Amino acid sequence: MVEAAVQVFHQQGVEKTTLADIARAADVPLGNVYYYFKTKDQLVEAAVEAHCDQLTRLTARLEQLPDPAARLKTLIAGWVEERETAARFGCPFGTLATELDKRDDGLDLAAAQVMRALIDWVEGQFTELGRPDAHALAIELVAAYQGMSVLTNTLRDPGLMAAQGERLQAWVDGLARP
Amino acid sequence: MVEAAVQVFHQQGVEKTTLADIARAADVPLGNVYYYFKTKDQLVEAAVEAHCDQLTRLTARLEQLPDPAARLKTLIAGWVEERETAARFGCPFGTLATELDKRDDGLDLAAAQVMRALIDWVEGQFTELGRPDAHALAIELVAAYQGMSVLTNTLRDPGLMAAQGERLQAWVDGLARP
DNA sequence: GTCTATAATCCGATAGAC
DNA sequence: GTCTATCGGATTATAGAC
Repeated sequence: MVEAAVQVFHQQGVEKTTLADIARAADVPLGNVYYYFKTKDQLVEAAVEAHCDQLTRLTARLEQLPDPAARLKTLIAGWVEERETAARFGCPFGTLATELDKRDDGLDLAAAQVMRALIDWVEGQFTELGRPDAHALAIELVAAYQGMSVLTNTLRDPGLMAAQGERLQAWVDGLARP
Repeated sequence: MVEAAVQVFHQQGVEKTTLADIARAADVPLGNVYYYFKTKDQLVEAAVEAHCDQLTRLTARLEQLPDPAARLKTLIAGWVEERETAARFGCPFGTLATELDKRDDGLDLAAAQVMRALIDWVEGQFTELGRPDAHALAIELVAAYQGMSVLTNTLRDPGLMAAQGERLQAWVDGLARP
């Protein structure tokens, strides 16, 4: 059910999505939603936590690669793979975070934590590569991803993300072998 | 009234904003809104056009600078100046475009046009600088702005935009004097 | 726990007085 | 043109049968 919520929130946006939409997507009756989540806000919170868990699983998988540069390039490759979805609905987490920043609930703070977790992980990779400016590079990489997601989405052009992804991978290569 | 709509849409998001909100912000009674705009969609459309007009005025002002590199750096400086607003509500146009991409109205196409107009103008500056890769550079610059807007907003950190702005200005300098 | 029916509220849109 | 009052529909949330 949380999985359905994450997907529908991504496709329609939190504000536009009704609990009936989620109930239909999860194939359960409406009343059932309220048995597990007392309010819509709690469902949104669960969705944010789901994104957090997914990030944890993703980084754990990437950690198995021996080379930090390879990890970053695989991360970028994963973004590019989702370019069709990004062209239609934007970055699953970025668009959610953007929307939460315009809501009154305190969930924007939770979103900030997840975003920071991604940045921190990327920063760790750059640090392993011996870069003293690891933090700034991490901001640059994540911002580049969020930015190309916005443009890919607005212009409805998955090719844009493919091109920018290649550029970023070359950029990581250049930083790894100076 | 359109001005009030643009501001409230930016601060609260289109979906969350009620026509009563806009009426209050513009200090007119609710019924009055419907006299000038038959539907909420028409008001959103007017807001997009307002963003388009503002972009036209901005680029016209920048054109008065003799040097393309100076124009781009002034553009970036303008973004950085608005960093406090960006930290609170994100890029005024980027967040709107992101939201329109999740709506059924056809206004996402209008938003795409405005975004493309910005990219085209930036591309023109890089072309004047003699860069054969002007288009890719324009995408890179606008994406960087949108990305740092998302991060500045999500992390509520205007300093992030200031730091990235400086980086982008140095980047433009480097491209102008190779 | 699962599901239906419905209450309570909010919002887009309209009617019509001035 | 300006403003008030209100309708109709949608949506969050609840009550209560099974």
